[in-house]
Amino acid sequence: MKYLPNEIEAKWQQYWKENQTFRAENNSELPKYYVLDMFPYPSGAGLHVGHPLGYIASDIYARFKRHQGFNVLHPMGYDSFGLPAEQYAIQTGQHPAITTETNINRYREQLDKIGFSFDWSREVRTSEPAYYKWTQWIFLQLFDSWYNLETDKAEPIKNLINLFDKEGNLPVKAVCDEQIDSFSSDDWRAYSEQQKQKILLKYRLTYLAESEVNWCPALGTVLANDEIINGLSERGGHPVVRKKMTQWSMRISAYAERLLQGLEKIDWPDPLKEIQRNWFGKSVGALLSFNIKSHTDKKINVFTTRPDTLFGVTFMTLAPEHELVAQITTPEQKAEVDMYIEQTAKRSERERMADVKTISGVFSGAYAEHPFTKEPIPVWIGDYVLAGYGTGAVMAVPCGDERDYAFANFFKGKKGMPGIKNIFNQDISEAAYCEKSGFELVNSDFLNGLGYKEGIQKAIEALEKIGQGKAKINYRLRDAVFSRQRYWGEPIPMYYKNGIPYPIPEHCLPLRLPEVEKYLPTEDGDPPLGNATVWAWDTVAEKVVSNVQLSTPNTENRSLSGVEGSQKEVSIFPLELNTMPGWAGSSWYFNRYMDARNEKAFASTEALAYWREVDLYIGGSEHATGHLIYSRFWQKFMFDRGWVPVDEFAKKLINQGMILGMSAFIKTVGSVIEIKKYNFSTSILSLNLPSIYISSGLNQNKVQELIKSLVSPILKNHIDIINKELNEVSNKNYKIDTKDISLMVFNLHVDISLVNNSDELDISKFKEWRNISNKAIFIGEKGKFIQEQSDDIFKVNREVEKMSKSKYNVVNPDEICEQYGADTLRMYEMFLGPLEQAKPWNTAGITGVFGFLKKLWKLYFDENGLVVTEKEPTKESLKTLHKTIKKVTEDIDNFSFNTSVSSFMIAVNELTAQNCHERAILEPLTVLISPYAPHIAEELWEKLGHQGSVAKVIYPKFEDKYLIESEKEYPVSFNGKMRFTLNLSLDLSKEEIEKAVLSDERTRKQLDGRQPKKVIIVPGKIVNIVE
RNA sequence: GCGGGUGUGGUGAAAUUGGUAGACACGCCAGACUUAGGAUCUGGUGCCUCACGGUGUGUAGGUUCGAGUCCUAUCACCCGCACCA
Repeated sequence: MKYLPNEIEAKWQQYWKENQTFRAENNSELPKYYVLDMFPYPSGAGLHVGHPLGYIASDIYARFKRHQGFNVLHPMGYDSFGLPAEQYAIQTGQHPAITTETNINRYREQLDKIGFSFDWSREVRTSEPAYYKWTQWIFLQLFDSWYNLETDKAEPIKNLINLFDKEGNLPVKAVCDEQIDSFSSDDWRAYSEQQKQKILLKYRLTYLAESEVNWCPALGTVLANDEIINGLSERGGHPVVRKKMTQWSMRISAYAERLLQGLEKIDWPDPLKEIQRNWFGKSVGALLSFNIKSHTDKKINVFTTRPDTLFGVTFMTLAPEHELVAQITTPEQKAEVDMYIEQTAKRSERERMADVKTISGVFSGAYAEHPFTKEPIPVWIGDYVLAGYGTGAVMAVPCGDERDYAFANFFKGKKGMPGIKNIFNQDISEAAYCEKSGFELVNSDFLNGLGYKEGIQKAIEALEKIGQGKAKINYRLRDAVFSRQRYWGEPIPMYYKNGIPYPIPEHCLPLRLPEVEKYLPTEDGDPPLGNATVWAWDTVAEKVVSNVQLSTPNTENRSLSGVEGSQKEVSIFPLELNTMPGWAGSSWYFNRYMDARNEKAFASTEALAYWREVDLYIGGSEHATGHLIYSRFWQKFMFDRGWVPVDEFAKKLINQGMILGMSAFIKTVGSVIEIKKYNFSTSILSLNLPSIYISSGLNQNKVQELIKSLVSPILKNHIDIINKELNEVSNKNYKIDTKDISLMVFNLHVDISLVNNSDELDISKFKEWRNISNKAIFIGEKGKFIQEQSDDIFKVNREVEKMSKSKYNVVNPDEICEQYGADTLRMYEMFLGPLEQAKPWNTAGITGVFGFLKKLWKLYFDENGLVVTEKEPTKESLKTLHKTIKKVTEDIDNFSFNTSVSSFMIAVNELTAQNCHERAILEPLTVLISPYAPHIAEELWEKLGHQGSVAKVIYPKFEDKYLIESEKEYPVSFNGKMRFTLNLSLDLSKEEIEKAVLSDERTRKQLDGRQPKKVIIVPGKIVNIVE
């Protein structure tokens, strides 16, 4: 009987489906284990071989845990709101829901083929109303909460209202907006409903506020910090600018310290924790305020980590965006300052980030006053100070800070730039002294003689005494912008009355995404939901109604400065037009899986109490600063409000490495010409040059030479046209000659399916793929033109890149499954290397794994059928089996799946050599391998005469007695170099071993009569003789 | 610049945590067999050397009876953050 993976796999996939083999029970006496994968966004390209890597690892673990008697929750779903489906909708008009559905179906088909043990009865899709109902519900709970610093947790807003009612806001310690006027309980009670709501909004955990946001004009939406990479949007790479907008935000900053502390108790990879710590950016220091001379009512607040350097303050610097800039600039400096502000405003974020070396700034003309010496301190404006960090202002201490030092030296001698004050007993003539130790403070009044630590302490004490400073911890983490100007996302369940947002009642959720005709922003610049005609909230009927029924224009209602009282007896209001960001739905999905079909709650208390948290979470490290922070934030919030039993959602997390693609390139000549003489290049489209493709191995000079010979005649004939075009484009009067022209050679991605294992390109397939005419010229490795017959070959260049459709380097798992079967794919992906490591995909080794499965099969079958015997197994076979049980169990516990595949190979090689066909060995072996290769395991289990699935059969028990050895092949080393081995009984004492070794002929030969200085013996390990 | 990681054959990689470097595979070489297949099986394969032997885990030192593993310095590549006060 032959091993036919396709038949076996289809059969068992069907069986698992029909019997719901992997359905997890919420009511179980068994211990629970929750294994989770990061759910995918179902893109149109389908799965490639990189996607399943983590899924295979988690599936092996989930199956292993089932064999160990755990009730395993191993669910899968889709993060199905998102930009690509919306952009497709904009292009084609097809509703994103349809695109999404189609893509999901394709994903599901591909996933099924790999034989995952997912409990599909718990599938979630974030774009389904039954799911996003609860995303909206969580939003409402955040809206209904504030952060109490006394209790250090989120509390219902009604507690806050009670406090205001009783004592006003003075005793309230909360995380809230910065500028809040204090009020008494009497004030509070006297406020109108609208005033009260405006105040409450400053305390809510999700709030509407005008803030500086990252606006991406090309995408027409705002982006969160983690969605921007090097000043460009993560999706599409478009420029991003700062813009003031009224947006929903999440008060994640309230949780900064707890998010940081929480890292201590979760088993996540250290690099990932480090990235998160970095993102939170905690720094301990002090907040100081400096009075401004001649503006007695104004102060400059600065944050510093070095209050000990207080007497070294030489000047101060404000960010160009700082609000005081306009207020304190002196008339004589105004023109200069205005110019500088205008200049810096023009620079994009990216420019400003790209160039950190250029020093720029301007003197404001104003002076602050030193809190102790009362000396005047000039106030400068410089864009090295960031508006978004700390207070947007710094006290510049050039003697102890590189940037301040550079700034001071750059403007040395200019008006308003005094000489650098040195407060260290160190030389600062060459560079600032940035160390935090090894110095003593001088010229520092009461701080003289102190070091870093004591200096800080004493400085803060003194500042507190005069009320001009206090200790402060600052975080880089900013509140997260939550509004997106998109269609395909969760509607924010809010409506506006007099410019104040009000929540849709909980029992009315979900607030369904309305139908729109166009998915683009409206002509007024409103988000796509502005196109909806039925998008108003009827507070009496409690339902969404047509916009026609609105009595006031939308904008007036939605504006935060809405006119009070303009709404009389109206009961119908405009709904929020923004939708939620991509991370909303993914920030709590792990809890939904616990009770995915519950209609009364996001999950029942019982289900939450049983499953609690994810035990093992596998996914990519690219989510370190996004999903994995937001999820922890929401979980902590839900914990505070008592909805979930734990405040960290995933105990252990593993980052699987990315599988990279092996891109293929060839060289081609574009219609771009370079004119070296004028250092100028342009595209000559009118020439209609022939397509030339060049094999990768050919050297550059040879390439140019060949191209010249091919193209020169054409260029020569058209030199006038070229000159004319050039002069039109450049506005110059060039007179060039063909010899000045060289053609630009480009690297061109080639679909890797057109290339064979020896990197040779299939030219006829390539022509078909690119739709190339027969006139195209192909130049091979040896520089010959490749015609129908040629002794030259055409090779591609290989490069490892991220796997992506646009790079034509995608390998589809379906093809592998078809050719070798899912079990081979699963084992091969694991065999490729350590799970966490990034690695290029290369199918070269896959035959080894396929051969292994065939060999395994042959232990059970020959051409005529089953060959399994009931005989007693040999000692060797038992040893092989138990050695494998031990190794594989250890490997799974360490997530070292690659080495366990090796162990299986060794086991099968040994059993084959032993001619072992004994049931007592093969039956446990079947169970052992079933997490890795579940289909073949099921088939073998059935053929061994068992009814039903092998999935929950208890894992074979390791027994030490089969491994006990009586002898050891001792390596004998001389001066640490192994010379020979010696077989000795393990019962021997050190002395006996030494005697045996020294009396060995080979030892005598090696020593050649010399006496060994020392003999090191580690029983059971080694012998080392020191000469 | 700061933080983290990785460097081992032609290739992917192992190495019980200080004890026989290169397991297991791919590839390559030689051979066997055949109903010629997507085969299968046997042997070999770090490098240098005909061999004896030497040498070898990015580089240079050190600790040790013994170092891929520990320490110091240094180089290369990858990832994250980046004027964070």
